[in-house]
Amino acid sequence: MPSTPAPQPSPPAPDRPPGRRLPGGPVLQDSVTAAIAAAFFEELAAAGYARLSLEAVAKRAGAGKAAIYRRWTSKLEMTVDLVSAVAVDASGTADTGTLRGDVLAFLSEVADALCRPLPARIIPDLIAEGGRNPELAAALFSTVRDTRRAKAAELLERAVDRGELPADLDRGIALDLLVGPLYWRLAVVHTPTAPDHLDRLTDKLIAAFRA
Amino acid sequence: MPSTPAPQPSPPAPDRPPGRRLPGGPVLQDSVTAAIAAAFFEELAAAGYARLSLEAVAKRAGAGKAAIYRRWTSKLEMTVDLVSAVAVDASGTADTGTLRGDVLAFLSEVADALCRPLPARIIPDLIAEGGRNPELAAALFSTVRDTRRAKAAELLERAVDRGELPADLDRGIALDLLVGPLYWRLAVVHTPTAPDHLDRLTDKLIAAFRA
DNA sequence: CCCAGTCGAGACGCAACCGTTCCGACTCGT
DNA sequence: ACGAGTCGGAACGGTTGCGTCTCGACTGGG
Repeated sequence: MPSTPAPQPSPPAPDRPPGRRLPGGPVLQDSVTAAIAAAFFEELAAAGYARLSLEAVAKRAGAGKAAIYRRWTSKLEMTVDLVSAVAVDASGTADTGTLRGDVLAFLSEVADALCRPLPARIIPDLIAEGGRNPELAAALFSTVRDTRRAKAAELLERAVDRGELPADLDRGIALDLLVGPLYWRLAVVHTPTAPDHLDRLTDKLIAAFRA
Repeated sequence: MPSTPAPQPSPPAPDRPPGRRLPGGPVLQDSVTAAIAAAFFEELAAAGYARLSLEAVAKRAGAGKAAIYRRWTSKLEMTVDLVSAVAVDASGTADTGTLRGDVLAFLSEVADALCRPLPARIIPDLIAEGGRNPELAAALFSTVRDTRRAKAAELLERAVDRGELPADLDRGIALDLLVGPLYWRLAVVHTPTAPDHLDRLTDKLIAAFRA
C-alpha cells in the first residue's frame, strides 16, 4: 500500500573504502558517512542549527535516518564532531618570516573562508547558537576557537621575538584586531570589498599593534 | 466544556494610554502591545529567530495569538517592526569635541549593548538569520545597519574636519576597525575584558586610523 | 557459502506550531 | 445604554520533525 510501487533496486554504495566507523569519534571514511557529512553541512548552511532537521539531512544524503542515529546519538554530538573535524584541519598559519607577510596570510585565510558560501552561513549561525546553547559553545570553543586563537598568538609572538612588535604588546587586543574588522565586514555588514582591501587593512593593523 | 472552569475576569489593561495602533507601523503604546513586544524579545533571545514561536510569545505575554496576528501579518514583519523601533532610538552618538572622546563614547555604547543579555543573544542571531533570509537582511540593513553606520561615519568626518584625521582616511576600513574588534571580543569569542579595555582599544584604533 | 551487520526506505505514535476561527467577557466612544 | 471592537483563551485541521522500529536487499568476513 505504500505510495512507491517500484522500490528501485537500492543502488548499493558502489565502492566502499575499508574505513572503520566509530560511534562519537571523528569519522569520514566510508562513502555513506561522507555523504551524510556533506549533506549535514549543506543543510546546516540552509536551515541553521536551530532548524536543522536530521530527516532533511538523511534525505539529502540519500540515506536513512537510522544511518545517522547509528553514528551519532544527537544533533549536538554530530555537530561538534563534524565541525571540529573540518575546523582543525583548516588551520595552516604559514610562517612567512615577516609580520606583514604573516598578517596578510592570516587575513587571506579568514577572508577565503568567509567568502565561501557554506562557511559564510554556518559560522555566524554557530556563533549565535553558542549564545543560547552552552554545551555547544563549550565544545566548539575548546576545539575551534582556542586552537585558532593559539595559532594567531604564535604569529604575534614570532613578531615580538623578531623585534617587529614591542614585548609589552597587548596580545588580547591584538588578537581582536586581527580578526574582528575583517569578520565584521565580511560576515556582519557585508560591505563590498576592494581587491587591495587586505593589503590596506594589514597596514592599519600593524600600526595599531605598534601603538 | 473548556478546561478552565473559572475564566478569571480578564484583568483589563488597567490604564490605557491613548496610543493609536497601526497595522505594520511601529507601535508600542497600549499595554497589550508593550507586553507582546517584551515577550517577543525575551523569546527571541531564548529561542532565536528560526525557532521563535508566536505561540510562545503569546503565552509569555499573557495574550492570545489573535492579539499578535491583529497587529502584524507575519513573524518577519513583526521582527522588522519591533527591532527597528528599539534600534533607531538607541542611537545617541554624542559629540564630545575630540576624536578620542567620540571613539570612546561610541565603543562604550557598543559595549553596553553587547553586555546586556537580551541584545547579546539577539544581535548575533539576527545577523546569522540575515545570511539565509534575504528579506529580513534587507529590512534590517536599511533600518539598522545603515543608520548606525552613518552615525559612525559622522564621527569620523568630524575628526577629519578638525584635522585630527587625514582627509584621505579610508572610511570603510575605519568603520570596520571601530566596531569589529569589540564585537569580535564581546559577541564572538567572549573573552574576559579588563576595565580599561576600551581605553586601550581606543588608543590602538586611533593609531590605525592615522596610519 | 552463509550469516551478521549495514544499507535505503518508510511507517509509527508523539509532540510542537502553524494560521484561523469561535467564544464569552470586557471597555470604550457615542 | 448600546454596539463595535478588542480582550484572553481555546479549539480546529494541517504540517513538520522527533526517535524507534521493521522491512527486504545487499555485502563482506570467516
